[in-house]
Amino acid sequence: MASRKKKATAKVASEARVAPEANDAERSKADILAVATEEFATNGLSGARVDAIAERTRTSKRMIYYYFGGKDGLYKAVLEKAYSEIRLLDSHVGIEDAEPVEAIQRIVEITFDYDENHPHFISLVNVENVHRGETIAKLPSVKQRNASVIRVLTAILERGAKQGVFRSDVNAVDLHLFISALCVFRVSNRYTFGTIFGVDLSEPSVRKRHKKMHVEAILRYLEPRRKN
Amino acid sequence: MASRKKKATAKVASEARVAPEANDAERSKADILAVATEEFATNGLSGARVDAIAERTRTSKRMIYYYFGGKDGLYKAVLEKAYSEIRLLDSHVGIEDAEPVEAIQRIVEITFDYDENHPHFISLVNVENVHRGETIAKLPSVKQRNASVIRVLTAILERGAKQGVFRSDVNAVDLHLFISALCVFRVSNRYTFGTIFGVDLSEPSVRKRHKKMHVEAILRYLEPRRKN
DNA sequence: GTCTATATCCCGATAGAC
DNA sequence: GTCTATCGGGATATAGAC
Repeated sequence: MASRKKKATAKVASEARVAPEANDAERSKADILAVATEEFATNGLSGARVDAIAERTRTSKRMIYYYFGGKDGLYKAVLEKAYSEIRLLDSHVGIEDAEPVEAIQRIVEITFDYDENHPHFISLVNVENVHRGETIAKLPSVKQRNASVIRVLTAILERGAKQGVFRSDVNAVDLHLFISALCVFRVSNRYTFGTIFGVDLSEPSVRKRHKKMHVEAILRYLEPRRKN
Repeated sequence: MASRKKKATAKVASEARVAPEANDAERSKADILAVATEEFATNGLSGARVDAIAERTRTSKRMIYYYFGGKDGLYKAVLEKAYSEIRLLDSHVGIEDAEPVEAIQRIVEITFDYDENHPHFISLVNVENVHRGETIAKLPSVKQRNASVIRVLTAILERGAKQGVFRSDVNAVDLHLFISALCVFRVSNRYTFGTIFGVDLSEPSVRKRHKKMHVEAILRYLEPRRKN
């Protein structure tokens, strides 16, 4: 542990041959952000410790203040990074051109898998909601990026309705809420729900069953009906 | 503010004629719990301040330590009380005797309304999940009580299947997860979802629309089908 | 059971050298 | 850009009288 710093520096120099000094700064920032994400997700905003983050980082505590200004700035950066990574979900280009039913199915499955594989992101969102979303309200970039999901869903819904495979009285935001609710709840409430009802929601068989349930529930809801 | 303590004591004596002293202790505890619930829900476990709770209480900070042992003990008591109050949801006796479809509809609507009207409870559950449900795991009473929901749902599902109005391959815990996910998400994620997508989920028209959507989605999912 | 005053510790932030 | 050492505020918890 004591000799780690020097080794790390040497490692960077050999791995990144171009502009090692500049990359080092970026890597330090990324390192801090990764550790901080976990710290905030597992301990909450007030529970997170700057010291604890610094200890598990290649750099020192002073650097956190140097790069991010302080604990609040770090939290803000963590939130922004976490939300920017979901944007990748929408970049599954081509999904809009698939058959509407298949497109929805794939979107649900992709969302399901993403949430399952990013429990820290889900916890962060929880933390942010406990604090009334005050930080995210100051991040205009987050709003802009996430609007793309709505555009994709709107296009699919319209095409499905035109083809007669979807009902026409569902709007994209409500549908997104529906999908998110199902996929997020299993992860965000896994501890309380799991403890109270004695289910391990991370078990593969349960996961598979719920994934199927969610897809089926959403597709059935979107089906057109003769009489409502 | 300075003269409040004496007035409160006099008030208790006149309101509760039987055993005023003993009731005072119970009322103090209840008072502390109510204030603490809000404090923990709006600031998180580490963010909650014992001083802030004491200030807004009829009693003093010393009493919190006297009655609950400390901050952790208080949090534990707050959680237990919050969960004990949901138990009342199941005591809607008679719901098991209603027609299966109507029974499910009523359960969804009751759950929806309860969650809407108890945002602090939802936030508390959020907080507890951020902390890996470690506190609720130490409260056996919570597990026992909440098992009753599963019994009620199981009975309704069985009767519905027998009558041919429900499919028979859905278990009660999964159904409860489904209902909870829809009802809880709107409340627990209202800030982030509302901010990002520009929707005010507390608006009556939105609330009404989602309530209808949830009921319809769940009933459609439970419908039997000729071919899946 | 209840209060005021205080001890003790921890944590976010900074100083200042290199 | 990076480190070590330290300050200063504030929060939990307790002391001790009534």
